[in-house]
Amino acid sequence: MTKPDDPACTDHTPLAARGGPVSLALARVARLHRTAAGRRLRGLGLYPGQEFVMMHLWDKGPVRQSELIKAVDLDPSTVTKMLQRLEQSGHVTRSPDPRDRRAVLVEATDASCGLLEDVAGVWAALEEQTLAGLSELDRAEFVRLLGLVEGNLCTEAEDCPD
Amino acid sequence: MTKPDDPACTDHTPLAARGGPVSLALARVARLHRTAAGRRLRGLGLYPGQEFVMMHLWDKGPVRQSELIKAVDLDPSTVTKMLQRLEQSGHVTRSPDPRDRRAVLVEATDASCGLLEDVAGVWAALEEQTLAGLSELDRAEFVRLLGLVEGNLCTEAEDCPD
DNA sequence: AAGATTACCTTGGCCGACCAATTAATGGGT
DNA sequence: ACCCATTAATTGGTCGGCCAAGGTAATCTT
Repeated sequence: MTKPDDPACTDHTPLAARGGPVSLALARVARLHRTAAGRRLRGLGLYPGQEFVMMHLWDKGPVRQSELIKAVDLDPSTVTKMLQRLEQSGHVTRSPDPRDRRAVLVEATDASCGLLEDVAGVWAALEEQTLAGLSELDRAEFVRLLGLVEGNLCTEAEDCPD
Repeated sequence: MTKPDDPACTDHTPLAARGGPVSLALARVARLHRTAAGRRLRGLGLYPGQEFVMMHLWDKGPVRQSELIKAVDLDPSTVTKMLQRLEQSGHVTRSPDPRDRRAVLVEATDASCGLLEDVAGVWAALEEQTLAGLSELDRAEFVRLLGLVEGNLCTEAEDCPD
């Protein structure tokens, strides 16, 4: 099917993805990164994705759910369900907002605050693993390029609130 | 809580993530990228993730499920369920392997082959959106850095088959 | 040849993430 | 006052992804 001497044979990129090698690499790295985060987070009783919610709550204190949704930029229904589970597992409390009976105030529990350092540790360790062997300059380049790409992926979606 | 003049105040990075700014940016970009891919793929009747399976099948023809699992590097159960849905939607056929009664042979249907070009188009468009405004040099740097990071995230998981 | 081990796949359960549709409360316009 | 658009959350459904177990079938061992 494939000739051993053809130079293209050493490239395992699928034909349909030849036009987007970077996207392919990005997708692979993304999944690896999330999986690695998940493995580390599991020891703390958190599921991947919950970290971002908790981080925001630790920083900002009690906050409207709508504010949280904007901050993490997720679908409202996603956040609702996540918060239900985080409440169940004791990481979060939810209470109705007296000033707006539609809204819900979310707050990290005192117990969960003990996790802040652990999560910070996990996050730092993940960073170290991710960037191992990269020079300071490479790291700076990487964040710069990620920033550009992020901008590109936000626009055109016709709603990227700043 | 935060002083308006503190230079750190313009940085919205959560405290717990200060030790991993790159990981944070990578996570954001990853989700945006996947969402963008999903939006484009939906027009073709594919869900994000299925593309990779189909790409491999289009390239390699009938293939053992175990081979497919290794190729896309996903959990076997994930692939099983994905294939059940892909079969249901007519993109794939599955048949028992006569040479090994445990195994299953998977093949892209003729109908699905019409999607190859569309997926390639989607993938190229996604690439263009992702990398818009980046110079040839920046793009090369980005793939290089992604490669390094991928290597870092593979190792330590103690199984990264080449 | 019988038993232990390994390989291949499936099932069930859980979670993150999306969309579509709904309920409930607020606020603006006339 | 009233109606109506907007905003806040929720529910139900579907998928991709993981883990833990389980059930066959092939293979290795003794």
